[in-house]
Amino acid sequence: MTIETQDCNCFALRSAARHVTQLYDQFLASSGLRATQFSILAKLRRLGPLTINELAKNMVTDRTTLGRNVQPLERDGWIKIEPTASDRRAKTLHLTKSGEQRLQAALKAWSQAQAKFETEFGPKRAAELRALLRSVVASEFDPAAQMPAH
Amino acid sequence: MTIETQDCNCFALRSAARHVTQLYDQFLASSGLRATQFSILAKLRRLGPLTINELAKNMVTDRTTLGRNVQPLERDGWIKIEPTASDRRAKTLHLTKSGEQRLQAALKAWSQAQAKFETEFGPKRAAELRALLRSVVASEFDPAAQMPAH
DNA sequence: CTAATATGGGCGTATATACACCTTTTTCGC
DNA sequence: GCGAAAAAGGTGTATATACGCCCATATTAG
Repeated sequence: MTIETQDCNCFALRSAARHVTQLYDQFLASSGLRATQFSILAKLRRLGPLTINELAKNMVTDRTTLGRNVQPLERDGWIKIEPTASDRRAKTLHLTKSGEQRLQAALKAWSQAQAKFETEFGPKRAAELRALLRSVVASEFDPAAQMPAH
Repeated sequence: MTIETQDCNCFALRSAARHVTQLYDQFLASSGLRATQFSILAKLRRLGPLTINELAKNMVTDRTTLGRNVQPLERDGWIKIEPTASDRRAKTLHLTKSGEQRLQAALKAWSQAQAKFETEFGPKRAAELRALLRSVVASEFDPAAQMPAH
């Protein structure tokens, strides 16, 4: 049984995230994108236009957080936020041509950061870590939810 | 070789940290502490009074970030920030009696969050994960540093 | 069809995070 | 001892994060 705060899973995750974010942000700095912004653009390129809710779920982010993360990207012209035809409540996020170019440029920097991490940490352990983290994200912690998929 | 942004170690860490932080924050909510604040108080109790720089290093946080994280804790009386006798530049963070009591109360909530995580994720995998994360934090990503400990 | 409910988003507020730049104090080389 | 370099912190600025509360629109129960 874990009862020591040194074994806090939350702190372990947060501190590691801070450490690694600094690595990636250092490499990304020259591209003018932060790690979060890079992730948003990459998701949009990969998945196509998405609503705020859809992208928020995909990024494991609160809806309101994503709504705010998206603002500097729109301001700088990397994405366009447009009303959705089928649902007047929804807004759809589109990657712009500028955004695509910016993402393309940032990909080099990202690759370098990724390579640095893999070199220092070991590719095998990195893959192991990512698998565990994906499983963490898939874990259902909601005290209410107990239902299997219906 | 990892070249797909889906395999971004940084995103994997950040999204997992968000997910798990929400779990812990939900349990901690009734105690009036956030996950970060809980960590700070727990570190101070465990390690005794520390300067801002010392605690920042220990928490893998930027010095200026910790300086700001500490302000609500001082405002609410959980910690005291005092000049250091031996070095007039430094400030030492002390856990107050109130802070100790608040931490004590929050420990119950933290234990529940920790237990929930271990139950859902598995204690063995949780320990594995923490070991990997500790190793991540210990990794030296600084492009300049190449020296072994002198 | 209408009333209740659910869903998509925004805003106010508060904390979390870190970089660049600045001041003060200490330490170190000589 | 003195001047340069290093170290401890603070401030300004910008983004990241999420909760509570609100409004508009869509869906569903009857």
